[in-house]
Amino acid sequence: MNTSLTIGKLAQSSGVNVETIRFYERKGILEQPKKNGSFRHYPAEYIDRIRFVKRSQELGFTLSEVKELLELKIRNKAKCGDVLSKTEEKIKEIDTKIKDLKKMKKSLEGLANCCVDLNQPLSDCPILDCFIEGESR
Amino acid sequence: MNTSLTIGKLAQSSGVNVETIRFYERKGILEQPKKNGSFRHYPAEYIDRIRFVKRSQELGFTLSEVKELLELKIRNKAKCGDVLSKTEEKIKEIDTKIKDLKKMKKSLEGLANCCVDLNQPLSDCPILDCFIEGESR
DNA sequence: ATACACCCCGTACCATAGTACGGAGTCAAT
DNA sequence: ATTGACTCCGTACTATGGTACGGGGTGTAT
Repeated sequence: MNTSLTIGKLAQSSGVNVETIRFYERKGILEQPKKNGSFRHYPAEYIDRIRFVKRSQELGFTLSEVKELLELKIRNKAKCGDVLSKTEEKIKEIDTKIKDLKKMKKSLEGLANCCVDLNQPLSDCPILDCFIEGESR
Repeated sequence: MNTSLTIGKLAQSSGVNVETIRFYERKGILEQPKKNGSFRHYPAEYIDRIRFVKRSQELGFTLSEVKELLELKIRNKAKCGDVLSKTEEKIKEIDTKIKDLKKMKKSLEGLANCCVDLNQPLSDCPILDCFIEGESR
């Protein structure tokens, strides 16, 4: 008897919900496995596939991007460089996000520095003036 | 006749869809303006408000966070210090986001560095191996 | 006064990423 | 042979952030 997992065991082993696995199957992210009668039976490598999905998500890939990566991985038609360029694309996106957040942080810090008197009523709050100036840039 | 905008003009001026403005109103992100009969009439400063929303979103703030920020700005019941602490809270959140993104970036760069030969067939692609190593952490 | 553009509202729909539910079928042990 | 746990499936629901639609009202210009 070769090791194969029911959906429940697979879910448990890979740390996701049963429904999530069915969801991934519907989305084409996991291909449907052989069935014994009406029950799905997964080879053990599906555990790594699901972890791959989760890990990729942690790295900022969307499910459809993960799907692409898995397709590259499973179907052997792509070159390594294809994976690399996808990865570099993501790095660029992250850089942009970091840059934007730093800009926002600076704005907010500028705002915070406007404050000279904590107990000032808000109607006289200089922070708000800074905010409005910041807006119409 | 004071300058006031219909929803269509406001949408056009601020670069969003009319439906988006109505959506923001439903969500409490924009307060409903005075109506002339049954038509909304917006003072010009709503243009800046919407731009503020859009800018904040670009920087990774959710709409409910944006709502908080706008509430600081618009509602006059808080003290200046309250505004300051909200602002500092946001700065901390931004720092966390930046930290997480940097972590993500590092992982991806580690991944990218696995690649030694762009034309390697994918069966030998070390990036994907790195993915999998990352998985079983 | 009639056309045409714009506005009203509620509701439905889109994508993303799942989670929950309910009725039916199945499997394994007692 | 019956219970209990597990699985099946489709569908509905969550949250986020909108977009689209349709039937009706309004406002202005000719």
